[in-house]
Amino acid sequence: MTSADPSLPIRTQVRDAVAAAWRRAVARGALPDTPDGPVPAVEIERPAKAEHGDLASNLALKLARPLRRAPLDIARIIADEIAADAADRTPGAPIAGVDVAAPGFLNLRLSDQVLEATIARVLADPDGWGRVPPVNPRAVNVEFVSANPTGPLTIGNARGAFIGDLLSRVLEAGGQTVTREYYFNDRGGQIPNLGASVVAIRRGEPIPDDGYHGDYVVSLAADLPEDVWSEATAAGAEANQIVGQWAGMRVRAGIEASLEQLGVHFDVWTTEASLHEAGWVDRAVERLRAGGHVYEQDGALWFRSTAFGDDKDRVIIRSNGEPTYFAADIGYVTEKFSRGFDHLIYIWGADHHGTVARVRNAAEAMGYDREAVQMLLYAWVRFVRDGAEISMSKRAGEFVTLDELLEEVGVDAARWFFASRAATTEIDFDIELAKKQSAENPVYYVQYAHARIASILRKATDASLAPADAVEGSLSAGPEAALARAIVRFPEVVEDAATSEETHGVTAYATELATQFHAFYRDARVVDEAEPERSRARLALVAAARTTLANALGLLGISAPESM
RNA sequence: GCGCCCGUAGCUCAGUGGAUAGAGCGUCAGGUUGCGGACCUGAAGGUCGUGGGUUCGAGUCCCGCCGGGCGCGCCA
Repeated sequence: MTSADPSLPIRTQVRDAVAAAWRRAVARGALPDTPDGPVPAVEIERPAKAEHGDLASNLALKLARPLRRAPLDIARIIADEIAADAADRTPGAPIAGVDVAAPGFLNLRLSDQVLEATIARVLADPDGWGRVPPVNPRAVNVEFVSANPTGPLTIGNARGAFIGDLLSRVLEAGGQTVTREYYFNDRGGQIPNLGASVVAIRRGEPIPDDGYHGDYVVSLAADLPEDVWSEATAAGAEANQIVGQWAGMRVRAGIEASLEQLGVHFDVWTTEASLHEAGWVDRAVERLRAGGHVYEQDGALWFRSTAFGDDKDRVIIRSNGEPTYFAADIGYVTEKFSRGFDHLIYIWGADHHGTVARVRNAAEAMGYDREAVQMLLYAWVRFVRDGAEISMSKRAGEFVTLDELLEEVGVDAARWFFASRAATTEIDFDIELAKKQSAENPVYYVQYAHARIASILRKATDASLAPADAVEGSLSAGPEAALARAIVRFPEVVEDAATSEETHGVTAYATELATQFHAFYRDARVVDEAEPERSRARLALVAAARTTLANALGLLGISAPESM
């Protein structure tokens, strides 16, 4: 007797049912209790082959060693319990049938009831479809992009921007509260450096070799307001700083506009200067000092990072009295935690991996849980045009901007590209190839399926056929079977994405769902005025497919068009 | 030199210790009296970089080697 909660993902219902069967087998003495040691978790997976059922469990294989019995024997005993449950026709029981296969797999078939109940849920609450019960509700701060305001965002910033946004969406889908945050390094020497380049152009002098050389610097010089310029010239040595401040603000506005183009919205913008002004950096340094985690040497103040496993100690106050960038990082950690976050995530390029340990070490030294400070490092993207690598240098003015990339490739295709690849894999992005193949891009395949369904539903309205509220009796066989099974899997995909903090499972799933829809479309006529009841049932299934496609694309920030 | 990441089909990439390693693109051969052909069906294509080890079972875990990327500042 198994009572399943229909609001849980089907895989979870099945897992509970298999676990219950195992417990019953133990209770009636058919299986011995597990001896001391780790108890195998009940794992439910989707078999690669359709003849292995809808879902499968390797539980018997896992139990073989601790129970010291043959996996096939264990599988048969558990299968008998599951089969008895199914034979009772317990209302809502998710499993309709079970087979045992060598070397000890339990192959499970879903019941019509669970399929019907799930499709009915999709139709009753389309917006809620795919939301999973929160596993680990937390308030999370996700900091990403955080490029210096010394030039426009380039394609080099693209991956971090998309990964940060996609990760945020996936965390939200998993029930967490996410704040998207951007950190501007507006202190240091790069702002005056940018100012120096603008000043040089304005004076008709050559730009310094280590200055910034892009066309955008020329534009900045041309747009420099007269009052800023006269203030700068009057200030003498401070001219670079004053012009740099203005240029930085100007560049920042452009960065914010580019990010809006990407569909990436930040909740909080923080500047390094504001952290210093509000005293966060000083207080953090004092906190480390009070804890005995710093020492002076060569006139500088060092954080004893080696005490937490780093390979060297790190300077936080230079011998000239200036705090380092790392000191601001430490202050920022305390400032973020003061806002009530349980968890801080940093999205960094792989070139920053050397700084991971020191920031987490400093957090631990200040009394925070280092596990609450997490860095997600993404691998570098090799941008290629016609097979030749595009080398980029913001200072030398050699780069392709993010805006140009979007103009060439399109935001949906670009989002799909990054969503379908794990963050840690090094990838090639051939811009010409992306353009050439844009018509063949899988994202359009998925969007086309959505548009096709929208067209069918319009057709149905014209024929005065409305989708049924539920689909009954036709899901175990025929063209409906594969499509229904693809639809109901969506919450599991969301759950896996939230758990793994990766999105490529979602793109793979969306592609497969689109494939199942296209196959259904081939085999089943949906709008047929001669068969109104069957039409209404098929319209309901197709509407559920459309909702699922739209929600999967929505999870990735990709549009679901009514027509293309 | 040390540390981290990566190596899977022609190309771009999935693969959470399980069954005959998958998808898209590309290539080849087919498909439309019908709701959108941006679609569908099929085929070819793999020593999972390499050599050991652990395991009932390894693309997956451990060790060595080869190849590629990145890092090793009182820069940011």
